[in-house]
Amino acid sequence: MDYSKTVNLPTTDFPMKANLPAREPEILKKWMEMKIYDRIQESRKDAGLYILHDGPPYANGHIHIGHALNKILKDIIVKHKTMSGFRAPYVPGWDCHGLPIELNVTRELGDRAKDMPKTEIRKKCRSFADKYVRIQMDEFKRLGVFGDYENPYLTMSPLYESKIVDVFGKILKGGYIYRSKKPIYWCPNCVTALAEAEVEYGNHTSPSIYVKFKVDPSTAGIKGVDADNLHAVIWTTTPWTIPANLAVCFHPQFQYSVFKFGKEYYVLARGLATQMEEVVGSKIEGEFPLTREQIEKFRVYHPLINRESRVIFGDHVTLDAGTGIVHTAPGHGQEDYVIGIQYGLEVYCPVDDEGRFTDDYPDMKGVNVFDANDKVVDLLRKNGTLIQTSKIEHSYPHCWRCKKPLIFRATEQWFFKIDHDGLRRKAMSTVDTTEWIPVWGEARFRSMVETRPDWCLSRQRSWGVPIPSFRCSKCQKNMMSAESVEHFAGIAAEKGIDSWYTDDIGSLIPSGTRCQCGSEDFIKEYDILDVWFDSGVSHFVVLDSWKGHRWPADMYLEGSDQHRGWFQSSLWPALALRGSAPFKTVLTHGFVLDEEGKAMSKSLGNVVPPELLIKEYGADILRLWVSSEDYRNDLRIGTDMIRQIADSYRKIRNTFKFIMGNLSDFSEKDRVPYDKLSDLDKWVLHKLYHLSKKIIEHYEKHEFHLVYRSMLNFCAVELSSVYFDISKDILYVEPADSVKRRANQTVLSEALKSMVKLITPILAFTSEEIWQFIGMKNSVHEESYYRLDDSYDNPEVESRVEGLVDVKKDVLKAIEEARKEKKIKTSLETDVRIFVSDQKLRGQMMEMGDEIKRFFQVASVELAGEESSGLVKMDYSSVSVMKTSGNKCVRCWNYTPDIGTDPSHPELCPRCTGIINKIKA
RNA sequence: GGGCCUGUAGCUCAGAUGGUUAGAGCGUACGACUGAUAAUCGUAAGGUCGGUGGUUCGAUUCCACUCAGGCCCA
Repeated sequence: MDYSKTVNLPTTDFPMKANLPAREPEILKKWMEMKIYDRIQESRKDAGLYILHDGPPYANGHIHIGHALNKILKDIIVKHKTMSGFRAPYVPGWDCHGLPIELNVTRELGDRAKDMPKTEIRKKCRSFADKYVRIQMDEFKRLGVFGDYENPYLTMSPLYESKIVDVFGKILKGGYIYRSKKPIYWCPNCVTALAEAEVEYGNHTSPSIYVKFKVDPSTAGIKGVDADNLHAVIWTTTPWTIPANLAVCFHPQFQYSVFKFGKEYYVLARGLATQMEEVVGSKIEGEFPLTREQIEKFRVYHPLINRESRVIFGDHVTLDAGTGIVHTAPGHGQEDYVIGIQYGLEVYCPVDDEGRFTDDYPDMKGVNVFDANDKVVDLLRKNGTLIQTSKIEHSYPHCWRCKKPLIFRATEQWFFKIDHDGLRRKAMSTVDTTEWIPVWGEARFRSMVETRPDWCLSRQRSWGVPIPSFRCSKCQKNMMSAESVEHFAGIAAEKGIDSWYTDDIGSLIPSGTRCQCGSEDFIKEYDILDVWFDSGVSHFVVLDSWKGHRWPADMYLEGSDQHRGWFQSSLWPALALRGSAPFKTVLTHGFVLDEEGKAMSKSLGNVVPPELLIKEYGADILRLWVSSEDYRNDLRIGTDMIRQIADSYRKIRNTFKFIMGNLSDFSEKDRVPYDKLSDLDKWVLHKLYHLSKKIIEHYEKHEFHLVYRSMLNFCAVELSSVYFDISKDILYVEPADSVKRRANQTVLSEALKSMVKLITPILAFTSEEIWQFIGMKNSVHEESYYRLDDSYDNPEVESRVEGLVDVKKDVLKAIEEARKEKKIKTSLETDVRIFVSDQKLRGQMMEMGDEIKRFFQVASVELAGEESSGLVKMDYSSVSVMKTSGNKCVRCWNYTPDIGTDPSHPELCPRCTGIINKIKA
């Protein structure tokens, strides 16, 4: 007789092979048809609100793995909050304006771009951005990320654009906006400003000159030094910036001395003095160390122009080259500018748009700066302030378009004043009231806020939101008022932002506007706003105007680069207009690196595109990978790791499959009450109860890698290795409707119901697949976490069972020894003798009777009364094993000495004989 | 060059107010099973806790420096 037909083997069509790349799109389709996002929102319309406000990715190009990480993390939080009973809307956004898109478009257009009107270029930029918004949207959906894709926020939408102008106007009204000079890259040939991204570095030969700045003899006063011949010495490779020199900069910590060269006395950093011997062409004849106080007292004179050059101190001074004293022209260098601002120096720039000297430097008025190099050197030589000149070849910025060398030149820009009205102080205090994850984000953000300079808001570009300012055509003064901006915001809201370019100035400027000089004749200016301002006002736009939202958001979640980026660009406008931060919690994640921990780059060829992983493994594998790593640090990804994640996925999937297979004949009416369960059953429920609690806590603390870990361990150890392995002897062998088996199934059913929901925020697709498979009509994402009964918490059972588990480890080790010696093959054919010294445990084992055989999965267990010979001392007990003399029952596969006692079933053990007879009857 | 962060078995992660043999899962090897089967079960091997120096009776844990890597600035 084939007894395998009498055994309750698991039956399920739930496929072992997930085939996620094919299955996930089907699930997506179903979600789309049922409008899953809307359904969830609708079903929770009265629930507590939790808002994760999306930071907008930039709409050029396909998503990369970092986007996937960011969106999946957000989605896990949103799904967790949803499962916890909250209404957690999620409005995805896109950053649409800005240089990268404009560059893409103008590069595509080539030379045609030059003659094209701004409105045409803007149109092309708009459709470029639009294309990638669509692409990225599909890619995010494919990841299983839920959101209001019908109503995303786009920084280029008419509503959003007019909101930007509106917010800008209010900030202007608050007195935060001012106009000032700032040095930027400038191409004198193209007569245009350039952004860092447009700069190409290439070799260039420049003059290298050492110049003396005379120290006022009355401020010298150093014993042994001829006060009339004392000079501070600087080195530069841009002689043409000497006319714009306003200061000489020392390092606050370096040691400076006066060095005697013949009749001359030079102030130099000590570390560079010997190099100067070669430059000067003679030996140092004496050194006179200087204190900082002495240096501070010096008055130093400009070598060409009759004015003082201020003595200042800055950390940017280095000993790499030169003299340790830096020629400082705030209008022509980034560092010079920054230190100049600190010392209140003018951002002085005597150079015009074409790169020629202006009236400010009459000696060379109209001379191109590159031609001026030689002339400046001549002048210095003539007046005796030049020490040495030579040529140097070095890397120098060039224009990407015309390939000519660039200059750094101060131009008029619009700024956001960070220190107006105590704003920086307010920012510092919001840092305290915001929750930072990880905690060090607070210190990082604080130090950035503490030191950040004013925010330069203007860009000389086409693709963005125009700064609606005017210039008086008579006196050239700027005109922009809260009223004039408000006026334009109204027009923008009604007709779109492009009116700035298309409409006549008469309609754009409020009637009766008059310049201080009395003129009413204005012209439009065409600067646009920094795109960071666009995304920085997203909280005003979305949280104020989207249905069912509120200001501020509960959470901002981005990469740690946004401490300087979006978190700040969002904070400053919020503080200026509302006095508090737009976020309660700021969570940052690290960056995705390759398997060696190196940053991904095209040149290294180590980029892992998400679509490749999705195509090969599926989005759930990607989601599981995200959950498996501690995102607070940088994350790594590579083929080996993904393979490992796929293995873990299979373990989890198979666990579900096993449970479902064994529940095929179980329904709620078959449930067995808790007090009828075995210790082992209760132990699993106890473990499950705590797993559930722990996992929800991990989600709450945003520690998803611990969710992953707990879940995987539970599947592998508590369930697969311990519970399933032991209980197969009941599930398969006992009569289908026996209490023991139903008890087992009751536990499995509880496990299934709770676990599928616990993993839903992470395995968005697979949990849905399981949910549908067990016959549910709705989506698992509309559900809440399953609440396990508090009575499952049973520490007493836990300690009882775990005492046995420990002893079982000993038994398994002993069996393994015997197996190696080829004495036995399987644990089931083993007779075991055990001695445990713990009285309680021994009593417990005795009470178990035959159950203990099942627990240890052996043929027989004999409890020794004392530590006797033949027993081997192990970790928790003393054990001896030997091959049983019994035979194998063909039905239950257990070994017993009494096979075939019933002649009608010669191959069965008494237990199975009884069961067979019962089934037949 | 500066600020911040990271560095524990092949991989992903735990861990300890400094104190006996530093843990888990996965992977690997070997074995078992063939009634979770492109599954399942068992056992084992694997780490001078990035390196050096210091504080200490004692440091992987504290301090300094250093190396490798990351983000942001310059």
